[in-house]
Amino acid sequence: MSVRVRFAPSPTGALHIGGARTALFNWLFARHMKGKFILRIEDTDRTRSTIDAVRTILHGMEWLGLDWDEGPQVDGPFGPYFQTERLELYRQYAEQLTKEDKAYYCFCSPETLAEKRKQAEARKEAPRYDASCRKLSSAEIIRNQSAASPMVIRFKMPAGARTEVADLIRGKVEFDNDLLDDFIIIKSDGFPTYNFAAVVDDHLMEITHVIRGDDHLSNTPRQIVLYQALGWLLPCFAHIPMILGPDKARLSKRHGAASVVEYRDLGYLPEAVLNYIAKLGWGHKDQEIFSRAELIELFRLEGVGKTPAVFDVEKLKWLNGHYIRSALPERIVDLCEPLLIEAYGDHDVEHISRVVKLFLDRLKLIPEIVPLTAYFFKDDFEFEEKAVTKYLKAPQAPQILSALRDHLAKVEPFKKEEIEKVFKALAEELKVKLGVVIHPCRAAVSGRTETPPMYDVLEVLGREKVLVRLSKALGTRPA
RNA sequence: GGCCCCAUCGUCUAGGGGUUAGGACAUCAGCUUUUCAAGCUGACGACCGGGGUUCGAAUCCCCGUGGGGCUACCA
Repeated sequence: MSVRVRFAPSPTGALHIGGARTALFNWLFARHMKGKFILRIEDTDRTRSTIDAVRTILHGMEWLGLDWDEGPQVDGPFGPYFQTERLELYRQYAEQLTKEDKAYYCFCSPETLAEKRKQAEARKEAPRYDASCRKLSSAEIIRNQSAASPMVIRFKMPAGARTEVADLIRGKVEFDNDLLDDFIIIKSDGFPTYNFAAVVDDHLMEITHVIRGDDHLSNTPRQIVLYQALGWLLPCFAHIPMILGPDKARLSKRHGAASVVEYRDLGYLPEAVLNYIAKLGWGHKDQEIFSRAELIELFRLEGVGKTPAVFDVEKLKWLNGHYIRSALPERIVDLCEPLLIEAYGDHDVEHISRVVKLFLDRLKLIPEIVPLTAYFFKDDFEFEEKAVTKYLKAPQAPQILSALRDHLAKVEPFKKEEIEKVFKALAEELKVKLGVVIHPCRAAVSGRTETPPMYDVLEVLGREKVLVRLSKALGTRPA
């Protein structure tokens, strides 16, 4: 039997890092096993679900390249893939359970429930539903129903038994049913609750492996008793560890970027994010860098750890730098171009391309290109304090700058190889180290103490700008 | 409160009875050089605590402690 897994987000917000990682593990498992990856939207919370959130989740998946075989925009034989379009199914199975006396109507108001819960807590008891509606006679039920009292359907938790979860990552985990109460399966608005809808859909969609966050482990016994009550076979369960913020609390918006797509805007490459989140809780030997194909080939559930992982932006940045360096330069140019145009106005694309390529080695994040390159795009760039005091005001600076200006005015062609000869000849003539002639030049043309290699910078800047800047540093007009 | 999960450098992790406890990010230093990066080399740096089991525990068991989750008409 072929593997079928699903990612089932609830559209109450964007696709965040934790969700993306769950989606990725499911996707990798499906691709590795040559099975199917299903995307199902769990939108049964009518007050919090939005179609906007559905859109951003889909965008996040697409940006990471996690394609689904069945789901929104794709469809498939087990649809629909939005839970709100499957209401009839849930209603039908809830009714079956009611008829078989495995579930019952409950008319307790939320207020009564809240009150009882409060009292239980005051008595330091577990705040469980007291099952008072379990004993309602059919006459009472009919009376309540015709009185149109709000009602829910609760599952009759089988007492006196233990439920065992055979988890692929954690092994056997046991729960005592008596500690679980008669939870609601159909809400008063007619919508199913998570535990019920997930079970019905996972069964109907023939899901073989449920790979999801650790936060669902405690929900699993509730789902298992539901499978048993409905007479269905269990899927395999695999609960993956959570992702934490630096304070060890569950990762959330207050730890920074909430949405995966925000990382794109911050200047991350999707392959860097993918590689990073894959390594959060999973690994293969000492390997750090994984291509998409390697991930698919090497991923297996046995490689997933049990320990929650703290999200480390520094390591993500390092990976991003790595992927920027190994990407096709033109691709990085394309990513930088709009930012540079926004900051410095229109410029020749060829010029932009040459500039960006000088900085490939020192970029960790795409937007860093902007502050790094001001002197290539405008003439009124800032001068660093140190560039002025240490290099431009050095005693021998005027002599060096003016000699450079004279030679660079004549050098032909104005290419780095020829420019290099000028510098070397001058250093030799003055009997000084190369750096002594380069430093003041760097300060004069860029206002900085650090730039890409000098000859490249000069070539890209062009003779005209270079001569003007050298003259300006000398306090004179171009010769 | 009850139940459940988890516990190796600051962070991600390898290691599942005998290891100099390995790798990566970060940090620091050196090399290279024309500055900054990149790259290379090196340094620093960890088995949560206590009891067992054992000739021998990071590793197995128990108890603490700490963190996280569930306990909703949220998923």
